[in-house]
Amino acid sequence: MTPGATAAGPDPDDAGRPAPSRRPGGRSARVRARVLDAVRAQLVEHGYDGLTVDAVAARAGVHRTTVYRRWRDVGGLLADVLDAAGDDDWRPEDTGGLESDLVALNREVHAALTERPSITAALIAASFRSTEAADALRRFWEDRYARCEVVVHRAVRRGEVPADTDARGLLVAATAPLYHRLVLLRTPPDPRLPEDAARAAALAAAAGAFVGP
Amino acid sequence: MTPGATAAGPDPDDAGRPAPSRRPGGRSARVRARVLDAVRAQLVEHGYDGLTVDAVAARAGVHRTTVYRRWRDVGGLLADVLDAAGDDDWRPEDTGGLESDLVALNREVHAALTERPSITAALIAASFRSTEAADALRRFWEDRYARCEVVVHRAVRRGEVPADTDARGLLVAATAPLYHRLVLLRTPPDPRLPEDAARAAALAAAAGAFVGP
DNA sequence: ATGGTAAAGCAACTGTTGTTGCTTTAAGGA
DNA sequence: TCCTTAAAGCAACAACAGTTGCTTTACCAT
Repeated sequence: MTPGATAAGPDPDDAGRPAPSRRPGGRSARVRARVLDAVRAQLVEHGYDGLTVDAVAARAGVHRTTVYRRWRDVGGLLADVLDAAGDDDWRPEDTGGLESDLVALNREVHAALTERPSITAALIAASFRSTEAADALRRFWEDRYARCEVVVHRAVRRGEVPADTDARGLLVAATAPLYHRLVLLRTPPDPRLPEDAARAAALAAAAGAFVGP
Repeated sequence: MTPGATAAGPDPDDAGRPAPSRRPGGRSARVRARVLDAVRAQLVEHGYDGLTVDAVAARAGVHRTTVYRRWRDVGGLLADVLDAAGDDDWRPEDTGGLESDLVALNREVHAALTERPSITAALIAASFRSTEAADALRRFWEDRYARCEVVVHRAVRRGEVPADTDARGLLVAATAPLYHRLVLLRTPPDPRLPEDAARAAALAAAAGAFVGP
């Protein structure tokens, strides 16, 4: 549910992540893999401020101009990392109940946003500097929220919420407080935040808060 | 409820905003007023990307070094703007009901986040580049949410929600979806978003979602 | 094997951002 | 009115981000 998680899905153009010796694909694919690795590593070690094109190029053992030409700037690099992160087989956990499903979801989000340093937080920050990164992040989240809608469909099937519940609205209501507090408000992390937000959203949904007017 | 609103409160050190001819205070106060004016104007006209120290200095008719020395960087400038914006007498509207109070609140937030260009959005973006701006924004929001708690107290008094309702939790739940959708997810603005989010939060609160475990 | 082509490497240049030592200005108190 | 002092102005500099024209490399298909 978060772009920080290391993707491992197959990508014909890309090359997995840490292959012992030989990577498939031509020189371009090798360079791309090395550069994206460097971006992630640099981000983890020095945060967003330490993420310059020069640093990434040096770390990847690649020339500056190569990076400038293929990715244009830091935002382009992060957009590529983001797109690569979306190529996985992530699915929301099925715990058997709406509230607990949402709690599981929120725990993932909470963990991704509170780890130090947080790749997720760095990518969000980057989305404010680069429209490319912003677009990539929007695509990523669109995809993730779409995958999460099954959680609501299951709840409908179980009769926990009305049949015409707006899945997206419910999911956003459940997760938004985490992002708001941790990313925007920057309040100290509260370990029971995931549970609280999930419970409130589940209660509101059961009360019919997410059906049309 | 948003830093974009032009502050008009008194500040002994500062000088209001648009005084016809003569401003009180010495040269420093005059320079500060001119520079902060320039920041706001530049932000409105050219967005965050056009907000460079040089542009602000030129616009304010002040030397680059003066700005660098007093504010250090763009983040410092915005932090000062933010602090000045907090010095007003804003209070949440009293509409007579919890849900409608929250709707009124959300309409303000929605308007501030969707206007083009949005000073609020620019300040949020800036908070990711500068810890100074981030701190100022946190202070600003802490203050605003504190002022909003009266909305919940009134609802408690009316018996709309349980007495031990967590005011902050409810307020965050009501407003977070707006910030999440408009700032982070960047979904196209939906005019009924304020109502929907307010309704969901009010329903959840009435169902006791924001009382301790 | 070998030649065409796309991508990587290289070096030199431009423009912006931020810094520093010093000079000048003006507000405010004696 | 003059003198002190803090802050603004100035110019020159350093560091760095990003660009461009050209050369070299290596993948791949013939």
